[in-house]
Amino acid sequence: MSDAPAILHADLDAFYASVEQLLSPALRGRPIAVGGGVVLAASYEAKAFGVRGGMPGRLARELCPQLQFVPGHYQEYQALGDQVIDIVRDFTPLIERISIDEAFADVAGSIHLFGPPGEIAAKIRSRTRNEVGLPVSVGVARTKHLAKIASQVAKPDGMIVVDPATELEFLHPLPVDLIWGVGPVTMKRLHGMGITTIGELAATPGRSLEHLLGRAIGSKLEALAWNRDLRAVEVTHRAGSVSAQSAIGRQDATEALIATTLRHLADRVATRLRAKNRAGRTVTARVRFADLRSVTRSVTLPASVSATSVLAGIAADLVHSALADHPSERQISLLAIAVSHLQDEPALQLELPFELGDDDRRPGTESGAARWTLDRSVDQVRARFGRNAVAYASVALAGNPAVPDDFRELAQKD
DNA sequence: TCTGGGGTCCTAGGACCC
DNA sequence: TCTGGGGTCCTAGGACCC
Repeated sequence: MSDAPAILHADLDAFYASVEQLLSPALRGRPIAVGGGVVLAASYEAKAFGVRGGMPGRLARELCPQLQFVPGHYQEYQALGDQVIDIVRDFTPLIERISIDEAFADVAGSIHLFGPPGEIAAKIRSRTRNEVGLPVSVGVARTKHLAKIASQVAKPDGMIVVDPATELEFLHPLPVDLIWGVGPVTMKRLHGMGITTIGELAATPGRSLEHLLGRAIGSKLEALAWNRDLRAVEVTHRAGSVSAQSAIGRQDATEALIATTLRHLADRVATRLRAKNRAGRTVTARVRFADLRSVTRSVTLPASVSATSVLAGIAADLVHSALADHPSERQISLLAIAVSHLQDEPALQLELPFELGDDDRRPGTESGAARWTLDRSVDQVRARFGRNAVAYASVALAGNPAVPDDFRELAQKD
């Protein structure tokens, strides 16, 4: 037997802020923001004043003088997000987690056990409210894209089930920027063509969309506007790249600043690669100048890298190359390192962390294998005693980053 | 609104090969 | 010496997502 397609999209409302209000009843019903220098998340009460995630704290305070900033409880976010996913998992194993607070679930095969999709969605919502204490919005539809749009329309704390017989009646009156993949630039272009609703988008010939927006985006938007995108829920997902970046205000591009920052970034990226038993062949460095324009330089190597010092050295070469191409830029505001073209790299030497190779004892030489082994031993010490148990000397002195490391961890997609 | 951090996908030109 | 066409990889930039 084959059940009719039924995709569910669950999306926790103002997630970080809702967790803070859950943990501290005094914050409930009040405009709050997680973060300080920058707003990481805003409660609905704060959003009513125009406060948004990513907004500078100073601006948020201007918009909402009574806004209360709270420090984040990052471990709680991860644990509570996982709890909600586990509730969804009670209804189906076919789950695609998009981020810490959002997931698709294919519930077509669950209907004979748990009832129609609308009932499943209602149960997920009530259990999340009762067992976890958080509001979650849910959309249900025949396709992923429509389910996601439905959950956005249902927010806050609501649910929408889109009947397959009337899905275009639901979809077409909605604004185009609700479509996944339509951001500020594309929306402006569409508005320039007189297209403001998804229905108007659907009525536009695919040829003209492809002409204006490019082949891929044009044909994708046409498919989405007619709800013809039938991609399945993808349960397993492997990252294609690992990256880290650091905004540093506006500073002179000194050798010391570059070396220290890249060391820190390479340490973050390489540690995560090794933790996944992965390594990558392509290294990309990004430099953002004082005026926020940025350039990238990349190199694809014959062999993959996951050793911290090797990565830091390659990134330094790339950054210097980028700076050499822009000699008039004296100041930089951000550095980033990314590693892509990832391959599996089994941790063969994991059990022998302190048996460094002979070449390590010879003065002046440090082989890639020896560096890798050294990195692995640092990883192990950190696993037992915490991240800060081992730090590179120059990095340890670098001072407090604008964004807590715990928050960075959450931004990763694993 | 002058802007944090980790990702994905697409485009376009050039090098190189058959 | 001049020339067609297709495929793949690499690099740089940009839009977008959470």
